Amino acid sequence: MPSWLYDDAYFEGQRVKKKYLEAYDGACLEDAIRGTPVRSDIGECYLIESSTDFSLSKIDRDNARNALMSNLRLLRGIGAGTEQKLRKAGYSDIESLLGHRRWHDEAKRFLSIVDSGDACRIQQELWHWLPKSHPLNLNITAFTEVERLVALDIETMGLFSRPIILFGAAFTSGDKIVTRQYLARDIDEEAAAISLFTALVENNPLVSYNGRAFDVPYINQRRWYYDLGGDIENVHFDMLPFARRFMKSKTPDARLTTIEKYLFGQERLDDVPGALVPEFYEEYLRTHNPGPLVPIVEHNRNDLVSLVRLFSKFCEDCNGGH
DNA sequence: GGTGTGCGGTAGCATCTACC
DNA sequence: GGTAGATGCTACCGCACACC
Repeated sequence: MPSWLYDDAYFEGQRVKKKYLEAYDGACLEDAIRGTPVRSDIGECYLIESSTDFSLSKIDRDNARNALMSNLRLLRGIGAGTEQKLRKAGYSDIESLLGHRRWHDEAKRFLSIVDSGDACRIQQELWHWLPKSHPLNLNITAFTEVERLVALDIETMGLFSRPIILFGAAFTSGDKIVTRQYLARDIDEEAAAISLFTALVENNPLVSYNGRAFDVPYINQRRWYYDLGGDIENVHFDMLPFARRFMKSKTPDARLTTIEKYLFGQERLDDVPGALVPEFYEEYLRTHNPGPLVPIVEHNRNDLVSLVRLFSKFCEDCNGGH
């Protein structure tokens, strides 16, 4: 038993594993998980697709621009005290500072960045002056094509330099969340899965949960391992800092399943604790019983859908002026 | 021009927590 | 279990401004 896992989570995991091993005894993978083999130029893996009804909330671009412009502290040299003085003197937004002797240049520079519409540049600028958890950061989504936004989540054999066994991506299409999961049915299929997954997310804005610190660097590291070329460096909205800030006054526990339960009232049945994913997968490799893969795929799909819903919820709050 | 004050920026540190 | 990043705190530096 892993020492960093609570007893009850471990024993619940064992119960789930046993249940699925029994349920799928003698079954083949195709019976347990509906999907299709897909090929890239370096091999094959298994693709699982599904969809859920959902309508995504978006932030209006004019509203987003106004929200950014109304925060004088986004200019270098303006802190709480200066902001207060400027407001008293009648400077209500950054555009009005174009007429200010001292702040004209900084205001002009900031305006040119926002009006370039380049989400990457705007994000870098905001990260310089605001904590990454600041809700104002979400306004940058208005400068991206929300239809191209991809939520991502991976399942791995450990926390560092171990194979990735499942790559999950979710995007919206009309009034649906579409999930696409690339499963490595064997470690040998990891490279093909990476290649197909990165082709899907390439150049799209990303949404993740702790993905800036975990998923993306991990994928990049595996890409280098297989000599598959450069890093994924897309515009990236990591929901973890926003969730931490949101949950701060309620509980220090900011795991995705906790916030999902809090916001959407959903309790997951037969979920795999993340720390047991490697054990479940090894059980599948050892026995060829696809049962343990079923809750892994389901856990990943739930995470993806939750991520999109969480993103949408926070955008909705932004529109409401929070 | 010299000096003092206030404010903003930054660096360093400890602690915590998410991911599998 | 390793790693990266956020947060909160403190201390210090540098700049702008007001005053003499």
